[in-house]
Amino acid sequence: MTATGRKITPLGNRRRDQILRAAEAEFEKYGYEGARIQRIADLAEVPKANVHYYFASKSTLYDAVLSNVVDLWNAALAPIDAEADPATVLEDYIRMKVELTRLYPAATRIFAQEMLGGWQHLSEHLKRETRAWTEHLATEIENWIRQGRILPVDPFHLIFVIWATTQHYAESGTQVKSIYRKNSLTRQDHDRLADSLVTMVLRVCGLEPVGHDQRA
Amino acid sequence: MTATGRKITPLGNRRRDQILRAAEAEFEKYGYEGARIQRIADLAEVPKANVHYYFASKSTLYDAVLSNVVDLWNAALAPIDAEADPATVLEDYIRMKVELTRLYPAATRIFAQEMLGGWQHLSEHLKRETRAWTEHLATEIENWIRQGRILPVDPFHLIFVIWATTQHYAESGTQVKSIYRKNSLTRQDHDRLADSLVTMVLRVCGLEPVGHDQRA
DNA sequence: CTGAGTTCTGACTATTTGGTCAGCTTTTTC
DNA sequence: GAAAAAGCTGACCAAATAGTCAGAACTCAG
Repeated sequence: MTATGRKITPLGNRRRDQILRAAEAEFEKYGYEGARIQRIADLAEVPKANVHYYFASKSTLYDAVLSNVVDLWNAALAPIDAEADPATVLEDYIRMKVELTRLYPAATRIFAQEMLGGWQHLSEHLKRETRAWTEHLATEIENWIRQGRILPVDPFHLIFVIWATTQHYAESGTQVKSIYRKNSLTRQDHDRLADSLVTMVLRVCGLEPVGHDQRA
Repeated sequence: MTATGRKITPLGNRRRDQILRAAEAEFEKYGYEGARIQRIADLAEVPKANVHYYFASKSTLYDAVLSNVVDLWNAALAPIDAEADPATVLEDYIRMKVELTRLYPAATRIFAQEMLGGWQHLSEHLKRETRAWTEHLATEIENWIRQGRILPVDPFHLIFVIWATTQHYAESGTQVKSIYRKNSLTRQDHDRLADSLVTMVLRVCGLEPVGHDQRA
């Protein structure tokens, strides 16, 4: 163990971020077990010992990266208005998630890996936070069903469909690009993909898109 | 390197399978990088050197495990009848995949991990095979759309929805069980879950279930 | 300028891990 | 039943890796 119990200076903070960004890229590419401190150091262009100066251990570093990710998620996706139209809520939700995915593809991918791995490396605290947020949305969906505002669906299945479709769009960047025969996706491409996802999810609920054309 | 270039006896084959099964469990739980030959040996109740007697290296062993998985998939999901009703094809497809997931949860999970990891450890041969099979189904879906037999959907998105929903049902066994408040799922529970998935996918295509009740 | 605090790092260690191998035992074959 | 082949394994080894640490180098308030 090193680190902690020291004063933080602007310089120190900058280095910390620099290492954190490199770690994010490394963990994205190789997962927790596959990640190598040495590679993180190389990517951040610092000696390996410097990584350990800021982060006591590999797991501390991973924790820091995952915290960032979960914070992003929670901040952007938290509020659900109980009175609002289901179609609008779902559409906003999906578009926000697609936007996050576009902005933070690495973070998104780490999250997905962690989810598939059964949250093996996520701290209890963050695990609880994530679960609470899922159950809140599930309750909301159940209310909609009870009120006959959407067709009956298993709420957890629906949430997973939403999550999976947006996720897929992040994961298979290569595949998606090859379909559209492009090397990078424009803002317009992203919108078109989001349209497709929204349409699919709404159809599952027996809803029509609100005020947009329903390309799929 | 060891192994290869030796005659296979029934005893040898049994031991091989025994190790392969242990490896499957280990790779499921820890992923490729996290898996430990020693733990595989312990689980199979053989000395570590015995593992290397049958499989030259860790990657050889992983290849063997993944081969099994992909073979299962391809064998069960291969044939698509071009003339058949889309709803029937999709429903059969989903139910078969759910059944495979029920029978081989570990295999399924490894496959998912590998997919999310970008097929980093899959041999070129298996990668090609998987891709070919996906594109075949996509072409079929595109034909249905052109003929107006289903609503327009991005074929790859639809395939991923199918894959994701069935997958989710495999992944989150614990969560699903907690919803239904049971410790193990009966055959009937599985059928009900399959019903839910079929209904969701068919709704995406603007189809109704054929000859079943459409619970969701 | 100075000195106290912070940042940095080369060189090191302890441990883990995949893999090897010589020689033993068991099974098969003729 | 004996020679050949296959199966088996304890004891190794080389490489890789996370983590340590003593002390040099830098920063900046006073």
